[in-house]
Amino acid sequence: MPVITLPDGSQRSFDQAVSVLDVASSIGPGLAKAALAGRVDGRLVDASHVIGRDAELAIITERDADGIDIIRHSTAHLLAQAVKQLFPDAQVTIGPTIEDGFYYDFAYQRPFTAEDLQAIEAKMGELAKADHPVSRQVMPRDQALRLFRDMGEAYKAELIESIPAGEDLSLYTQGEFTDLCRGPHVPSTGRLKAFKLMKLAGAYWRGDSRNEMLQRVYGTAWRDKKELKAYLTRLEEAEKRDHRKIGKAQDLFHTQEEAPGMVFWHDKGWQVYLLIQAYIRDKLRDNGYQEVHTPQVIDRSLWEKSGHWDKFGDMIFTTHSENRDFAIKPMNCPAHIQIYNHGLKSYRDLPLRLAEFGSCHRNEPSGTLHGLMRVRNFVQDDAHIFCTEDQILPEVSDFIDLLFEIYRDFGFNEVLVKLSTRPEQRVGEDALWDKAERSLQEALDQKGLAWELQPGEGAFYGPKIEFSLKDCLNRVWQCGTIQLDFSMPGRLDASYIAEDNSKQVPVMLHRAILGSLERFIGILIEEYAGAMPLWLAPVQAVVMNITDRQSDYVKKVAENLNKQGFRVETDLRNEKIGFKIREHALARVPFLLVVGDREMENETLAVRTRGGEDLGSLTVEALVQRMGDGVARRSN
RNA sequence: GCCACUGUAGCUCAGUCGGUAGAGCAACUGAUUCGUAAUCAGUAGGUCCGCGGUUCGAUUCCGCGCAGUGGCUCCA
Repeated sequence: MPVITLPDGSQRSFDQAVSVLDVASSIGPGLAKAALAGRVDGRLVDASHVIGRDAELAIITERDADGIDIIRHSTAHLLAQAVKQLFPDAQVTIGPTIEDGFYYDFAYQRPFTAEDLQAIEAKMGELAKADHPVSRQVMPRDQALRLFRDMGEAYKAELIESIPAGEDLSLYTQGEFTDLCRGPHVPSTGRLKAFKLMKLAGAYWRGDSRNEMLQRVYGTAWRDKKELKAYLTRLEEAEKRDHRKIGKAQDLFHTQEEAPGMVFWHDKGWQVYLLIQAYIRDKLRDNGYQEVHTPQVIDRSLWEKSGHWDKFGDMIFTTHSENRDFAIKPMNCPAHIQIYNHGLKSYRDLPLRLAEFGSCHRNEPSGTLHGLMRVRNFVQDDAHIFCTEDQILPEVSDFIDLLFEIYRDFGFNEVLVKLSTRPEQRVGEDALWDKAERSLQEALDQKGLAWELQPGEGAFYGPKIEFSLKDCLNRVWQCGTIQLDFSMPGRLDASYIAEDNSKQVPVMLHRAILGSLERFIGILIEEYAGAMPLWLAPVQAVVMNITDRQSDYVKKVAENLNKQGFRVETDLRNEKIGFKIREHALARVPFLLVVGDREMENETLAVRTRGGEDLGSLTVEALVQRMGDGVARRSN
């Protein structure tokens, strides 16, 4: 006779086994109507799930985070049902939920078209309206395997084959459509009220590029139409932040066909680039790094020795001269080892930190290029730390502190941290990997950081930590990283004389904080929607006149501000002040300084921010104070 | 690299069921000197991504290429 404990601690006892829905009904008809599923002793189950023993139960409605997830998952099934009705030859594969939605992969003889997508969405609407009950059925693996084989669902059969024999599987059926699924699902398709198919894409079966390509349909699903609409509006807003759009609108940079994946930086964009570089340069100096500069074109023999030529030859741009092959450098590390190797090193020289803003080229696959985020020519705030094994932990720890200090200065607080550990194929003793992985983990834990473990995702030469930021569409881009390398120093003959006079190979730490400056600037633009913080704004203020009478005064003020280290322009065009204000506000210039007869007389400026805030009349001194403060505090 | 889509004026886009193209903004010229998000009028501006093919005729249809976009794979 089950006693059911609800989340508020209250208990209800029943004479016999009850379903989640029964419990909900006993609480109230409203809840019964709203119930999508249940969580029994922490496990998600269908609303129809029957509880025979004492248990803790939470009724899941669409208000719960799990509820919306179930809605999305069930919508993926609805999509599959619609596709099977419209295209009976299509085979179903997998259809998980993702952030804000879901997708489903199908195998079909031809790609789906935009028209197909419309038809599928319309069919989904019909099926939802028909309110088909969704029922769960459990059967032994082998029986399920036969069932899907008989249905001609080869992919599902393959999935089932990888499940150990003897296990029971659950199947969900709505109308004539049955799919293998762990569940839970909504009780009936009528519960799916707000969804939209978003896009079509190719996706490899089982995520392996050696496999055939499936048709992936992406969709979004919400509790109701209002939420769906809000989501679509959010997407539109996000697209306005696209760094490619803003880069064009604000005349920051451009790309063109003749140099795919490479950036033509215009004056304003380059200003931002140089400001960031100068900032990092100061930080590196303050933190014990030496800045070096190495050649961009280096003979292939060095890359063969380092191992890059064999492993990453496809990605290396090459050039040829006088019977020699050269690589346009894809990375700085081998060159830094050359500097390290110059002169005998003692343990007293370690840690040795060599930094370089080196221009690197990598021939990235064409399909992966993306604005500033993924390019073929980039500059990292790159550095290599040569140290002893014992110095790994303090170096990693200091690096993490520096990284977060810098991210804070740029206004980034949400940083995703991932630790990648030893892959199957690797170099170095396991004892060394143990020590290295422990050092990285310890450093992260010391900071109290939340981090995600990626087992087996480390590089062959060492484990690494990755620090990622998100763009306007929540896509994740790796920016900072610190990677331990037990391989390259040895391959390139780096050594030091230890305390006991023995010759040792140093450990090398590859590390970058911003990562590629190109990518980082792309993220910055999207984060601020083009309104760069004052200290990074390429133009910090525009002084504009109302009539020609004030021209000379405007020029004088601008010159004065420029002399005091601010980036200030004038706008003396014969245009109405509203027109000028609009233009510079849209260009996201932090301060708009208007000069009319009044200001000229009082030797002041009418100050207004790009956000439309009126700061009244300020003297030049007061404005300098204000702007200086903003720059120093890295605010506006 | 793989799948799909897209490529028209400086920008954003419309258009041609095959007869070599249009709007708004920007630019230029003129008028206006106007106090906080678009002053008015006029002018000029295009190898319709490239190369082939079909056709009397291709920006439009077909093929190949290049680039971009969204995914997938990859990202030392």
